[in-house]
Formats: sequence, C-alpha cells, structure tokens
Amino acid sequence: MRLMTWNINSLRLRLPLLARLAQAQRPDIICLQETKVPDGLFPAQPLHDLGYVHQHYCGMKGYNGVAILSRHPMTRLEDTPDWCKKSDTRHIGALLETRDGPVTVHDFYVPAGGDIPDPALNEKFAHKLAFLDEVTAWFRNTPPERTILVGDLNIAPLEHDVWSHKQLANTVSHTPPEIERLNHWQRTGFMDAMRLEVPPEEKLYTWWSYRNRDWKASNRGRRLDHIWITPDLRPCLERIEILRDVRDWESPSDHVPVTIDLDLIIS
DNA sequence: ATGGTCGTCTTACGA
Repeated sequence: MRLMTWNINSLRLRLPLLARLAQAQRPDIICLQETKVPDGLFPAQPLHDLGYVHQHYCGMKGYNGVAILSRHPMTRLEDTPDWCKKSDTRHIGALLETRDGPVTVHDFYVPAGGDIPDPALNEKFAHKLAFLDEVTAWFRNTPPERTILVGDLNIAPLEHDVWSHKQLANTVSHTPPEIERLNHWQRTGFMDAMRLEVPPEEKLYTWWSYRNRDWKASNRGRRLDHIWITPDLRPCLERIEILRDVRDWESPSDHVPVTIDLDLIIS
C-alpha cells in the first residue's frame, strides 16, 4: 500500500501536477492539505478520472482544506472534534479495510502560527499551541492503533529538520514550545516514520520557501510535513520517499509530496 | 535586520 501526503497549496491550480504525480507514483491513497477549495467546488470528476474514485474532503473558501483520495473504499471518521471550535477544515480521517483489520488514516493541516512566537502578542501562535494541546488531549484519550497520521504539521522538531538550528531557534515552526507540544502529541502513540528511515544526523526537508530565488542553491529548507505510524505498523514499513524533484516542476507548491510504502494487503 | 514570492476572500492577508 502506497500513501502520499502533500500540501498542494491550491488543489484546483495544481491539478495538472497532481495528475502527473498520480501517474508516476500510483499511490493508493493521497492525503492533501491546503486544498483551498469549498466542498461545492471540489474537482471530483478529474480526480475520479485519475482513478481516485473514493474521495473524502472538507474545505473552505480561500484557506486550509484537506482531502483523502483513494483507489479503494474508505470510511470517513465522523466523530472527530471541531478543533478550537473554528470549523476551519484542518483535519479529516478515514478507515481502510485490510486483510489484518482496519487501518486509520488521519490527515492534518496544523495552523502555521504567524510570525511572532509569543502567544500573548500573536493570536495565530496562540491558536497553533491550543490546537496542538487539543489534538494531544484527544489522542491521549483515544490511543491510536494501526494508524497512519500524516500532514503539514508546520513544525520542524529536530535540529536537522531545518537548515540552521541556531538561526531558526526563534522562528515559528522551530521554537521550543511548539516542538515540545509536537513531541507530546507524538508520544500519545506514534513513531516518526521518516526518521525511522533517515538518521536524525542527516538534513531532511519537505518545504522550501517561495522567497528564495534559487531554492536548490540556497537549500534553506524545513521538514514541516510528517508521516507518523503506530508501533504495530512498524513491521509493515517498507520505504519513505521525499519527492524533492517536484519542487522544480512548473508552478510548484512550496511543499513537496512524501510517500510511504507499507506492506499491507488491502481487502 | 530586512526582504524575498506565492495564492486567494487580490491593492490585503496568510503562508
């Protein structure tokens, strides 16, 4: 089973890139973030034509929005909270039936948090911290099993998840209060699948700002996108790939897709 | 320290 996660930064604008990716990678499941499309305008038909006939999505006008596209039937999780009571379409979950029982997929778009890393001065940062606290409490209360959690978590937790640990220590996405909360969330029952495959001493990025003339030459990246799995799925973990080349495709997202291959038999 | 560039609810704002 191959699952892809991608912050697509406008699904409608980047449908051609998604088509190219789907044909090249043939993922069974695609989890998208920042679709930026209300449900009434979701491009269901073109995605259906690509083979993703099972679609769960939750979007709004202009901002945020998440979607799970699948070649196989999935059952949407209906009992997920309205995080921070904002109804701002940052989470969707669904179940996939496999030979050895259902696997849960969670797709998250965590608030970016604005520029100033102080919840007293910046409402967006306060929202980010509150969001992390809420999801952590929820997973603590509902310990995950046979679960894959993916998405743009907007936090680069490790030293080598950013181009300069020193220079970004006070930059939102790499500050201690966010990292501490991300770690608490992960400890509700997940393993960092990307770092199971790539040692923590090795630089690893999934996002490069648009604000660099030459993203590849400056290589000032961050690992903002994540794939977590519960320990019961660890024996199934085969491969993770960060599709870095996609950052150089025409009109790219600032995030690149990441795929995970798991030895699971879909039923 | 600043500014750089995208996308959309476009000359403002979020990322």
